[in-house]
Amino acid sequence: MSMDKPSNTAPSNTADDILAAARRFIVAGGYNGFSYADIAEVVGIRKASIHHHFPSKVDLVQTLVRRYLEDAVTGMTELERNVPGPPELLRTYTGFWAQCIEDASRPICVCALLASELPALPPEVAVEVRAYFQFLSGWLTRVFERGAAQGTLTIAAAPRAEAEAFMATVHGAMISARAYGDVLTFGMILAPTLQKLIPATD
Amino acid sequence: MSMDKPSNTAPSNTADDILAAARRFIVAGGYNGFSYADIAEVVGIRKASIHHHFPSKVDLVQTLVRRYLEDAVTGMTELERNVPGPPELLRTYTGFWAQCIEDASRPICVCALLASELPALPPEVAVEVRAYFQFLSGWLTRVFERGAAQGTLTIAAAPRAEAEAFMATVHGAMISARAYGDVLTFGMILAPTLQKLIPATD
DNA sequence: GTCTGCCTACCAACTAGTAGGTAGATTCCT
DNA sequence: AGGAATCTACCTACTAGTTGGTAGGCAGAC
Repeated sequence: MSMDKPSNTAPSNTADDILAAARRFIVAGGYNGFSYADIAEVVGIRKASIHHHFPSKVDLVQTLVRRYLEDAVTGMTELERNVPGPPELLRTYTGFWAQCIEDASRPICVCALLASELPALPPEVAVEVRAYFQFLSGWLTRVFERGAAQGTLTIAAAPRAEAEAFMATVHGAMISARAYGDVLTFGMILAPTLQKLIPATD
Repeated sequence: MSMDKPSNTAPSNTADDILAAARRFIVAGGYNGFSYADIAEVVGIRKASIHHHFPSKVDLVQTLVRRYLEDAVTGMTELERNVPGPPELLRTYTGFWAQCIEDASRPICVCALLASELPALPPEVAVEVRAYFQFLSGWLTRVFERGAAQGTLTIAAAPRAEAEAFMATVHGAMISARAYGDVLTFGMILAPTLQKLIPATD
């Protein structure tokens, strides 16, 4: 098989393979839940070679979270271009995670997990996690502001508070789905939450 | 100062000291975020002596979570005896956690944190975490059922779904408070959530 | 000919856990 | 009551394996 061009979805770049493996491990057990040896084994490389790409574990996780945020920024921007209505934005966002949880590809948000063990994280990683929360909260706040102004979302409190509550529910639902080991729990939790926010249209 | 009798709140029992230290460490960084050496240092005991009380780390965390659940069961039972109204029960429950987060004594629920890293936990611990979620979800479901029947809680979906959503919001709010490093975030999130559930009385 | 990407071979520190001993309190037997 | 056996709670000293990280070499590409 030719290697002329790498697949446009799964990169054959080793650094990206390391990042992908690290993400899977972090999603499973957090910052202290994996080692360079674990990554080396799944990537098919020697432990020392990881240090060539990421000098330290802090470097690795820092760039991982930074890229995670970048992907979220571009993803949300693109989402807003394709799906402009606030109710549809919220539905698409939660639907994305429902899908991730159901097919077990990304059963929880990397930053939600890292935030839960934030005091034990290296400060360089902690600051990136905080940046993710600030971005997501800001994005959701703008969605709620727009929805409230248009009357397409029914909110009782300030957009900022509603956005924070919504984000908290999504993150908590990921944890509950994990605790119960039931992929449908996430959808069960988000359904009434969305229903309260979106005025009846049927 | 006399040491004639130990304080009736803080037991001088070594096993309990170990459990208390372990809880603080787990709350900070999860199951893999601490070692026997860490506990030994803060308890003022040698590392090997911990094995006398808890043969393995699994034993330690297992009894820790089991006792955590027991305390929750008795706490909720007592709460229901003193505070019978569903709205007040929810307010007291969230108020308890708001207090814990503000005084930094228990900045997050042990089981919410452990659930987030559930796939990496020893199965003996995972089963205890699941039991906690099942109890809390069951208790909240009964509160919502009663509130709906009395008309003291305004719920749109099934009591079970509302209870799960409420629990998820509480757990997510703990994580957000941690991410922002702001103790008031928890209260900001729970205020609109409670407001939607509790009919206006003013 | 130097740069990239990977290797082998290390290292010191740390991990949970074990072996075996000791001082003091408790219990059991006569 | 007094001695023996046992139990509790801790200790020192150790183990095998793992942790993140380093030093230095080597093959191939630009």
